[in-house]
Amino acid sequence: MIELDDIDRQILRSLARDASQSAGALGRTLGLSQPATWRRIKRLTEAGVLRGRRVRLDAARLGFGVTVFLGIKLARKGHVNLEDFERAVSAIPEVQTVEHVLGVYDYRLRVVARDLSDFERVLRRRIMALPGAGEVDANVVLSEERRLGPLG
Amino acid sequence: MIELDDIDRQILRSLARDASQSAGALGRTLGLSQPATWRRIKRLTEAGVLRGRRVRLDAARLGFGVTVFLGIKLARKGHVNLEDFERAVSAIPEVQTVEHVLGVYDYRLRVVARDLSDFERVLRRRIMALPGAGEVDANVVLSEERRLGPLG
DNA sequence: CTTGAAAAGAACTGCCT
DNA sequence: AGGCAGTTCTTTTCAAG
Repeated sequence: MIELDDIDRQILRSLARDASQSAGALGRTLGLSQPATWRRIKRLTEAGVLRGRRVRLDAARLGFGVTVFLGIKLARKGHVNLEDFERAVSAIPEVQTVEHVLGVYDYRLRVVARDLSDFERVLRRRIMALPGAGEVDANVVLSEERRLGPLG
Repeated sequence: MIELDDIDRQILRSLARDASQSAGALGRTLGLSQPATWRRIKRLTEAGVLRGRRVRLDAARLGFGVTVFLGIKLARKGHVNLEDFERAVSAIPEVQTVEHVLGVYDYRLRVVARDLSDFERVLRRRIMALPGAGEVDANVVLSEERRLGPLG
């Protein structure tokens, strides 16, 4: 783990909100010069704390109006190959995230679909057909608020 | 909704993977010139499909080794003010996402903590103290794979 | 759509406190 | 560590085909 001071934390916070700002502009808000800010960002990147920049896509504007959280219990526990299951899940294009979890369910999936009938197709023909899939629980997302976590 | 052609989709896919690449470099991989690529990115941004750039932070390297998914049922449904609940949830720094969902649970939270005993503190003193919080279900994340969704 | 070019700005480097 | 000055590269905006 890397040692972070207060300024590093402010940089991470700010970049988590908006990574399109320049090192110079960011530094100005912190009372730091452009090279000093840039060197800190480079150090945080090399330490692995900053892991790449990504654009956020608006799923709704792309025609994917439905987001669903699925909890999946594996059937015949102990006889199911987790790698097989994960490989099969990853091959479903509508799946955005796959999380192996501990608790009532074994996996949590975030799935997007164009609408509810499209989701039904994904659920019946893709999810239920997964090797080892047992009980499935679904939560349709009504609204979502993304925060930044303990650093935000 | 905006009309997207194949090249637009490739641009979105590529930027969702890595937003740090320049318009020129991206265009080269697609057989497009720098200005053409840049105009498409601008158009996608103005259409609201591209919603800002963000850095990904490595929670583990920042000292947050535990990620937990919570499902929360509201007690005394109908008597609970959703806005009050959401405001209180958003004030908990360890909460990364708040999703209002339809299904067995009313809300799904993604929570990070330094370790399990830190998570217990958050659960007991923060989550259980939420106004209207009833039954709580927890899934500790073992491993996570983020995909890009139907466009990736 | 393309190429070419120009101006502005951001990224990066080396040196100095 | 930080700042300053300079170089290189990208971004952004043209004009013209």
